[in-house]
Amino acid sequence: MSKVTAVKANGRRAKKNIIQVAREFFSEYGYLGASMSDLATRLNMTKAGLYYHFAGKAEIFKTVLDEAFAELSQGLTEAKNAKTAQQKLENVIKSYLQFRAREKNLTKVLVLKLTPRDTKIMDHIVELRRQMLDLIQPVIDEVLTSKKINKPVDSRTYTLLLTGMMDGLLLEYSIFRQKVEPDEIVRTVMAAMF
Amino acid sequence: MSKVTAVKANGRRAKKNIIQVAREFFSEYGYLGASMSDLATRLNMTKAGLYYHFAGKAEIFKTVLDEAFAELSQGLTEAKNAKTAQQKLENVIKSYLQFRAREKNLTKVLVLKLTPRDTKIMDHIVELRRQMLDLIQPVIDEVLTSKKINKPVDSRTYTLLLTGMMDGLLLEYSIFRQKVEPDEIVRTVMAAMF
DNA sequence: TAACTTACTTACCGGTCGGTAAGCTCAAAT
DNA sequence: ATTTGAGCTTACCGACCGGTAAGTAAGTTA
Repeated sequence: MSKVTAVKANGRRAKKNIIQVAREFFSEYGYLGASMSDLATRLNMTKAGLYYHFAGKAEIFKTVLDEAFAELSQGLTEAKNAKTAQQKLENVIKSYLQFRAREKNLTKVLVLKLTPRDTKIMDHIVELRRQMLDLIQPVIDEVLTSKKINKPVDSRTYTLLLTGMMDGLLLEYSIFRQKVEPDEIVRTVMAAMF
Repeated sequence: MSKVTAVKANGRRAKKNIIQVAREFFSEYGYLGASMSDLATRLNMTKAGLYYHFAGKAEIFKTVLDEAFAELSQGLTEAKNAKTAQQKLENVIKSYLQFRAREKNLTKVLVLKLTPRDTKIMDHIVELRRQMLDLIQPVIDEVLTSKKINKPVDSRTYTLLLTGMMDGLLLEYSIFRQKVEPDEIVRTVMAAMF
């Protein structure tokens, strides 16, 4: 019987490849929904092979998470290069929406019961989320002062409202299987909130 | 060895009790996060005992879901008894917030990979959610026309924005472990959106 | 008192999970 | 030509999942 001899990958490439596929997989199914054996199958290897490259599921997930959030941070930072405050905000919203639409279920671990070991992951997500809000808030601030909008809501809460709104909207879209069009949502959100 | 002889419960009472405890349990951990044996333990009985009263996990969950949504519907309908359009909306928002704050993870099945059998549950949740939106939308409509707000956003989208905003806000609150105060959130949301 | 029903418990099933130990293969270094 | 070690695979482990068959104790009826 002929054996299927998989092409042996270079170490770094293999790791990179695992992270790339894992990212799509976790984004689609969430942390608990994505199993190690399914991930291995997607990579045309066995589960044990994954454990050669990574210490465990949590490590793979953390790597994916850090990579994804680094990209989001970069996107948000670049968005701030626009001229007007309003333009900055629109770019920020668009950047955030694109990120969330792509990495749908990456941070949805929070919803679930976790084993004590996995609560570390939750803490990590909370921290990343906090950093993200810190990046967005100044832009909100700038728009509110430049537009002289005087609402009885502080800018941190306003940031929470904005991100919450976008997350909620994306959830609704995914529930009702509607296609997400960032440009349209940006207009909608801006019209409703500013 | 002395055996612990549990007090035998009356049939209807037992069922009611199961649903009540299951509701808290599912709300806390979500559908997949709440296991049958854990539920049984909470009820001081064994897993098999549950299967005497219900055909399976999905049936218990569906019963819980229908009961919870029936209460929400009633709350939303009662909210519409207020005099002004604005008052109606505030009541609707408050009613929705209280429901979501209490039944945190009841509808969070959506996020997860489900076995083909369990997709029925998802469809059921989607349908209940649609009904809920249908209850809220007319109130939004009334406020928008009464306040003569002319935003380039149709009222269905506006409803999605509102519920999304509230869901997102509640998520943020739960992440950062802040206490939810409906009255305050109502003011915040109204100020931001209307 | 005997027969029957209700409301369970005990003990198991097959399946999936994350994780691991030990062995195999093949390319590069010696 | 031989050795070495990176990069896997095979075969397993214990824990937990939803679900079930069979037995049993207590209450109800005849």
